[in-house]
Amino acid sequence: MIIASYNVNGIRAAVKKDFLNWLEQSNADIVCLQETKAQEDQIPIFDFTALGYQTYSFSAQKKGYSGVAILTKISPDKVVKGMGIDKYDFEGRFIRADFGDLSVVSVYHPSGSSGEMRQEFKMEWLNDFEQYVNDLRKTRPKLLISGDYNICHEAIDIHNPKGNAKSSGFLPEEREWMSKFLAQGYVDTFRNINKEPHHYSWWSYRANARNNNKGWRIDYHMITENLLPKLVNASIQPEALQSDHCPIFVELKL
DNA sequence: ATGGTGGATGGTCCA
Repeated sequence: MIIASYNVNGIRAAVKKDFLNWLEQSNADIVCLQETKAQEDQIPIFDFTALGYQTYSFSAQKKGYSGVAILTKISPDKVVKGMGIDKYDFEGRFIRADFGDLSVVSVYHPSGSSGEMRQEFKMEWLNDFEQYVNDLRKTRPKLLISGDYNICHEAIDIHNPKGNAKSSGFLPEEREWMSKFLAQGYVDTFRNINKEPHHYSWWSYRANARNNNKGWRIDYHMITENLLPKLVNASIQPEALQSDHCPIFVELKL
């Protein structure tokens, strides 16, 4: 089973940049999307259906903002939208689909880059998200939690660790949160497979950052450790240019 | 410290 995750920075903009061709070539069974920036009736579901994908989405209340989706060639047994917490669900950041005993989550963790209030919101979210998925594990022990975490975990995950020590996304408390999260039995699949530096999933549109590979690795396929024996591969596809993020892939032998 | 770019909206906000 191949699962992709892609923060598309606006699904309608991505479609204009050949997203459908990328999707067709991806060979993915399931695709987790973040930042669809569209209401449900603005998402080009018909085009996805033509490629064999069912679409399940959860949009923000605010038009053109945030939003997540799961595209899948496999019919899910159940889909759950949101975490059941209004202040988070209002922003359309979490959707889950169950396939047999595997649950797949598409998550868009908040950015803290637009001010102190949003950084506080992000830290609250991270702690509440952690509690939610830990509770979820009790009934759904096999989890794949894919998406934009808006955090670089280690210095190897960012092009300029010293220069970004005070930047949201690489703050000590965010990095510590991810360490604590992983220590509870979650695995960063890409880093499990690939220990090399200079692999990123997001680049600023500014200052020619992408051409210079001045990036951040902020998108992750996290699995519960009980799935580690099923992990076949994890990779990043920086060649895909539909967004300021690129897609990430994981293959599980299920 | 500042400014650099882009998506979606509606006459700016967010990232």
